[in-house]
Amino acid sequence: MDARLPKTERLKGATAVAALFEHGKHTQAGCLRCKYLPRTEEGPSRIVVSVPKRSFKRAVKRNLLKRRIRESYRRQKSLLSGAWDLLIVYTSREVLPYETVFADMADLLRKMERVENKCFAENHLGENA
RNA sequence: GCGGUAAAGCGAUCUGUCGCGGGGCCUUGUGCCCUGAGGAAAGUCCGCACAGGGAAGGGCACCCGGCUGUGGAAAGCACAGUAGGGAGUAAUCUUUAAGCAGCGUAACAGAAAACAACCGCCGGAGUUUUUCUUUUUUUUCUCCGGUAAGGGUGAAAACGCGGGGUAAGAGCCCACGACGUUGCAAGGCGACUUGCAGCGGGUACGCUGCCCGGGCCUGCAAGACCAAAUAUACCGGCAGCCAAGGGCUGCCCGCCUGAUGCCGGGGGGUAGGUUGCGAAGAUAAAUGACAGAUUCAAAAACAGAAAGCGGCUUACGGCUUUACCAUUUUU
RNA sequence: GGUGAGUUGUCCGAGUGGUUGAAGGAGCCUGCCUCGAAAACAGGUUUGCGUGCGAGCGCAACGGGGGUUCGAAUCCCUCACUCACCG
Repeated sequence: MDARLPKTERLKGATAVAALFEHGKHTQAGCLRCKYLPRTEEGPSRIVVSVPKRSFKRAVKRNLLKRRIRESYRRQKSLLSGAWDLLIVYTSREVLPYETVFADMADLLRKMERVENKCFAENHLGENA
């Protein structure tokens, strides 16, 4: 199992992030909210993590939560098939422990995988008919 | 033993598995090695260096600081000291600060707030009253003069207290004491302190000028370099050469220019990138997750580098060491 | 990251050392007018704590905390929050 998260799997650039905000589909699980788009070029899935300054004034808390989100994504990204651009936003106002974030990430990825497989199947049905 | 004051310091360490930023190595493996947050990285309150602007250097204006010495590139900086005020039983902490000249303010209250006579006190002149009359004394009022001892105020009332003195009074005189200032002597680099002698007598705050020291303005989103796409100043070539308009010229001819399209060159410059940038050094931004051990137990407090450095201020759990103060008990 | 400005009653806001707890406007309440209402006109209106049967009286508060001063919304220091600008 590949559980690494090198720099090539981070989404960068203001234009790319703006496009994700503009056109991305939306889903949610627990304390996490996600916007995603299928990746256009070749390559692995890419991720952006965001913790709002509105919720946490101190940079230490924001960094801690971003690390926890990245870690739980790194450990579970194999749940997701295909190549996507992901924007994950932390919505809770409290600093939740790692186990909670890990569980919510699992829910999020499974939910997303389920919805997208369904869409894929429907598209195929339409083509056949 | 308990409580306090000050100074200095720590801000976990180690092992295993997975993983992240930077650098190096070559056998280019998804490898190996090295390295990777703070005492405040914070607030941005001061200062510097560096960079740009001005052709550049200086002066004035303007701004900031103002007890003394030392350190320092400088600082609303540090250390050590001087003199007042405040807190504390004390150790100790905290706060303020130069000189000269001129000017202004002191609300309300109060007679008066800065060359102080409203009341009062005292003297003189007049008037009036008491008395049979005159003089003296006393009483009332007016005028002139003296006087800062007393007067509900107020933050502040013109050195304090005692004696002498006087018509009444007053540093007017004297003793003691406090304050300012000048000279001399002693101590100290100095601010200043102590002693002796002389002189002086209205407080607080502010503004202006003079004196000494510092300061151009803007800031790493400063600034330097490279540079797509699109539009395009300008230049060249080709096509177009029907022709509007313009110029030589008042008119005609003639000549020059010229709408537009294509190709090439080309400068500034946007996205973006490189640099500025470091023995941490990124560019949506790196230190984490899990398990275990250690100090009685709990790894907990405040908190995350975005250009660098010297300070200040603010936040902070748990401690360690040293010095000192107060108190209690025992010897 | 850097630079600058601000915070006063329910709201907008004036006030730059002294009868200011605070001008003015909006809002709200009462009266007048009307069959009823609006507009106009007149008057009132900060909050909290303490005390009093009550009218009232006392104290505190100009974002929080210190300092200077006889006296601070105003001057100085510090902390918090809000807004704007710089590619």
